[in-house]
Amino acid sequence: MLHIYNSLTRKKELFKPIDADNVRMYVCGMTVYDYCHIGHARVLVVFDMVYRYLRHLYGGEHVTYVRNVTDIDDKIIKRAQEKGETYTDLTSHFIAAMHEDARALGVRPPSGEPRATASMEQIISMIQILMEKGYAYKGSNGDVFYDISRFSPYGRLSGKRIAELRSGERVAVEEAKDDPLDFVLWKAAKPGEPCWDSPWGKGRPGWHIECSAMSTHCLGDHFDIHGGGLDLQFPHHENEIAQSEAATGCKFVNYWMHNGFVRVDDEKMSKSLGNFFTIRDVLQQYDAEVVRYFILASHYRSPLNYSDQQLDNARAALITLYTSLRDLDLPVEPGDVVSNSTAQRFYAALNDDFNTPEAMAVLFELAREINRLQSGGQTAEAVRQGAILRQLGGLLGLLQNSPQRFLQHGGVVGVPALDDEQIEQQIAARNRAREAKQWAEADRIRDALKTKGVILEDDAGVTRWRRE
RNA sequence: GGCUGGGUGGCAGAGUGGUUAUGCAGCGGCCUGCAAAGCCGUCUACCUCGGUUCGACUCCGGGCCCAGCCUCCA
Repeated sequence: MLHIYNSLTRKKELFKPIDADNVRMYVCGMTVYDYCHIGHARVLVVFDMVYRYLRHLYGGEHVTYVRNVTDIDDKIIKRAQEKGETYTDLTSHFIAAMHEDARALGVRPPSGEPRATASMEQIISMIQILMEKGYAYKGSNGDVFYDISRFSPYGRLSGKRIAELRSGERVAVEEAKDDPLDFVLWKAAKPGEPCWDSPWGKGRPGWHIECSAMSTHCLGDHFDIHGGGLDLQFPHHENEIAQSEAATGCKFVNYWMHNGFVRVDDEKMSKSLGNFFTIRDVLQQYDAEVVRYFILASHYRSPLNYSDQQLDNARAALITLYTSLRDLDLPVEPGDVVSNSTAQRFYAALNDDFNTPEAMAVLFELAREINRLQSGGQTAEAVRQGAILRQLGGLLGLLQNSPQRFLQHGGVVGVPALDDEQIEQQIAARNRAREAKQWAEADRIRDALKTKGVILEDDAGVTRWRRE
């Protein structure tokens, strides 16, 4: 029984889908004006894990996952101007880069990936409804605003009261608004800016409205899960609720999920602080699976501290898991869903608000069991447990590489000092020395390989190698 | 200032009213020509002060400290 921590109620709640034949989840994706950083990687990987687990629970055909792309906003326009290119050139470049990064991290493509610029009809129509129902007004500057005073539950998601928000006002007040807390639905175009026709003149959508329009258009007025980074809880998601529920007249979302931040030196990683690492930078240094492991090794709502030490630790952990699998002749296809008491504990961990760290602990117990079975000669049982380990790992998007590939190549930066053939030659030379009991020579070769980052393991007449 | 969330062993990171998290690192043993890997064993914990309780790291209250939101941000 899956329980999810619902940001709206601040409690773990039993997950009951509206329609078990079509479980629906929407996640706020990227604004594509730059390369994705590790914070974005966390959203991608965390909700990919959620998506995989929902598919496991309800069946792949019964889960719809929509993750949008914001491809028009102030920052995009500004960046395009700075770079002297059209905003569409800018966004298509970064959308492609985002897809590359996501693929590298083993993130399954979502069922739908709507873009703001391709959703103008739905956006304008929703604003129109809000105007007709009296939730929106046109300000003196030509922008259309949402009137938050008309929506009484405003602030519920973020736990804020309107009076407190007013007293905490830190931004220069926009005079065109009736109330400083009102937010823009449609932004009138300035000369030279990209724009679309609307009943309120040429302009572009405010940021929040696109998610209301796209999510309800793709998933219906009322759907199950809405996710995103913690920083979107307010105002973005608060505003989405206000817009959507005012427009549709029904409840918007049942479960709100927010992932915690990535930090660097105990400070939030963000574009505005400039302390971010892009995914592609990190992938120069670490295997993508290591990055994925690192992300899932912390609970999704906890802060995640980025450091080389953490990544090194993740890599060591994966080496342990892959080592247990390396001599097993596992079926290529996972086959039927297998289960034993260990697997049940893995599922129990994920059922508890996606507790991936605890689920991973179960993977290590499986690995140890496999190693025991192997050394006890119980190969068939070891293979069976190995299949379970890989299958459970797959729910987290891990352990799907060949163990040999990971152990020998997962984590090598750039061109290795020795290629595979050179290593094999050295091993052959060393084994000749070993047969002749020339231990000094054998050890010399092994030490020489070690300085080149190659570790040898003699086992049962076979010498194996891996890169450290 | 208001509102959230958090303070766990050398590091990372879960969890629980009384019994081993887990990974990395350390130590001892087995295995090995020696290693490595693996297995077995093992040392370092639960911010502070009160309260509830037979018993609290776990529940309640005060304090201290940290992070986040209140402004674009995943």
